[in-house]
Amino acid sequence: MVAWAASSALLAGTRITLPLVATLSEIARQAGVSVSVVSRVLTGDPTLRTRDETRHRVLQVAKDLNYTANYAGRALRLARSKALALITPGVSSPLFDDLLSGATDAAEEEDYTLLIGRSDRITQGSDTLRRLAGEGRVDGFVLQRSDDVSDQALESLVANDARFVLVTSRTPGRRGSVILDDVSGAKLATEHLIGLGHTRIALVGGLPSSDLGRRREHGYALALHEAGLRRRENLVRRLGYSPEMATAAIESLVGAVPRPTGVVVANVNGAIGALTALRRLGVDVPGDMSVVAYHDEWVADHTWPPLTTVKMPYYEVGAQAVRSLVAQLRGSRAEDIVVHDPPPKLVLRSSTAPPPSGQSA
Amino acid sequence: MVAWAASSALLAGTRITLPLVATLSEIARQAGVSVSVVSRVLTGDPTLRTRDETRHRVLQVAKDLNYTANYAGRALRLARSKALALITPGVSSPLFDDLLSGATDAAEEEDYTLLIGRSDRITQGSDTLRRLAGEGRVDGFVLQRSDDVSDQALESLVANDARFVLVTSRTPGRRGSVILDDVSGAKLATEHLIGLGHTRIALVGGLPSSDLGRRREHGYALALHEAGLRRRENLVRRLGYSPEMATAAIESLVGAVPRPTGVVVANVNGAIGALTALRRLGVDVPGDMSVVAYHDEWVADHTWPPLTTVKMPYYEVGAQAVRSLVAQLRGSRAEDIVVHDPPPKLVLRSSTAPPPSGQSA
DNA sequence: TTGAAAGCGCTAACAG
DNA sequence: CTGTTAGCGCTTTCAA
Repeated sequence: MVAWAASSALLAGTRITLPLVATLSEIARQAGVSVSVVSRVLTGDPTLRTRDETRHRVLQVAKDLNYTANYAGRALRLARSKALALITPGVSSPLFDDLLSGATDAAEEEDYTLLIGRSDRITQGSDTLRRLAGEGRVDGFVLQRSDDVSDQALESLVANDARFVLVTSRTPGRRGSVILDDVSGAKLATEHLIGLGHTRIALVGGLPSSDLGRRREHGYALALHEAGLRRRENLVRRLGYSPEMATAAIESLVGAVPRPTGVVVANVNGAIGALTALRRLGVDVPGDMSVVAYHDEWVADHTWPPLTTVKMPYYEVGAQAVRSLVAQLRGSRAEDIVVHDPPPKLVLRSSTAPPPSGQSA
Repeated sequence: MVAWAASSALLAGTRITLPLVATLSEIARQAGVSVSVVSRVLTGDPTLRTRDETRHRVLQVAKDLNYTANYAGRALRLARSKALALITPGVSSPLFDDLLSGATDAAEEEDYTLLIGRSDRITQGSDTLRRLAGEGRVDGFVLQRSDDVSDQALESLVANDARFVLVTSRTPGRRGSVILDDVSGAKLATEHLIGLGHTRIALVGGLPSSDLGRRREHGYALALHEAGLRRRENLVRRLGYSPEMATAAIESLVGAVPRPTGVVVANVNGAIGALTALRRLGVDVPGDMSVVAYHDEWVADHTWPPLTTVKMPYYEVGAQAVRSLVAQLRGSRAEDIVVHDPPPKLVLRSSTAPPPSGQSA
């Protein structure tokens, strides 16, 4: 508080003032010691042998002046910023909120500052990433690719650069990622429908170019296989995760013969679009068709009908990602991590039910 | 690309490599000039008189080495980071997405880097803001208060500190804010219902402690007044903006006698909760009751029925806020700005209709 | 147990 | 037209 009081006289005409900041040398002066002692006391240098008396004096003065280390000075000296950036295609999803919380908490533990950037700005505006890093503003990146960037594009960006950890998606040629257990999650969603007696189960999936979409599709196929059900290619759509894409997928799916009685949508937002499309087409949910979504978020409680979902551990993905990144920056070998804990969890609401009578296997 | 090639030999055992960065003096060496010339060429110093030939040589070398200025050095020298932080209660809303886009674009224009922070982390975790600024990581803040922090708490945090601009909300004792034209927006929403013939119109508002809630309520009252309609206190609820609060508000509103035929909800998320509550109570929307929401977002297309909303210029608020902040940092007097352009816009969907027959005025 | 000093990369005042 | 130099705040080696 004290250090933030200000010299408002300098800014006549403005009631608004600017802050004062304490420096090491100011502390040194007031404590009657040298800057190097102050530095070592404040950074807790274990090799420092000092009288308790001086140590306390330094700490006291620092506290009185409300000292915070200037990061430009420190970063310049140490050649690292102690900041990380989380780059994401879209910030505006509750899913991202979880990821962000995990990343923020882990960053705090590791004593890093976390910035957030958006990948739409980044792939467009050429080299924002390189600028951020080149400027030394951040030491590394947690990168959530958007679904429409190709593996090649991603790899050329990320290369074999230790400062990147990929999140939710990975790319064949490169280590350093943390992802969800997509196959278990999608399998759980599919098994839920199977358990209700459905046999003709459709999949509204992501783009086939994405590893993430492929894993979810694999979970779906696995569940069908283990239940001894036939996987029909004409019940699978791979258009992407947006509500609009799901709408299109549903429209074509409703015309399939025989019509599916249940559909797993590989993303909540898509499922919301699916619900809208089905309502418009006069298909009752869950009477005529059951819908289960991969991912959970609060709107699922407010759709009509409320959406049954599979909740995935996004928080942990965020946390693991920054821990993994920090480890990489320290020189550890890059890892590819799948988050299994907590496991996918079915959140039962009202969009799923047994198939219409006479339609079960 | 070249400068990012790396000395992978240093990291035996790891395929992943670290980058190399060019410095001014390296450029100077290769171009055969002094660092100061390089610096002045690259920063575009207008007072610099130099031969075109040397200028081009410098630029060429800089390009070859893929030079980006190290911000630690620059920040240390200039005593400012050229970074701004946008602090928000919740990142996971499409509304915030717009605000963020505006802020990002404006920051880019002003040549600032924009960080995002979350205010829940901040009010809890004591002095994250002060740390960010004290460390010199950012020069200023765009601060979106959460609805539950009091004016006093806010003022004590922000004091008369030129490095803050408040956004969407303001506080009596302090200049430096940019807000929406809440009264026009809420008025427009209310007028829409009036135009349809409604006379008993309820308001599901925000907390009465917030200036923002009061402005929206004022717009509502104004519309009623201008239409010569009585404003009934028993049709106003002030619980907050979450779906849960709106649900509670709706439940008590449905019991009011005479029951309102229309309701304006001062926030989309609340309106989504309201729709759910009305459905559960067996009140048909819009047959028995019309619902119009303040703010627009994509889910409004996917609720049942699709939600009529008033779209507000959030992008511009974000953009104005950073421009205003940058001006303040340059020493301009703090301003209080209301964004009038573009004006609030009614987005007609299906949650509003004339009141049930015989219920009109 | 403490201090002096160098240097991280940059800008800007001043000197040639 | 271009170079020299000081110094921003910090950490760290070396010397005392």
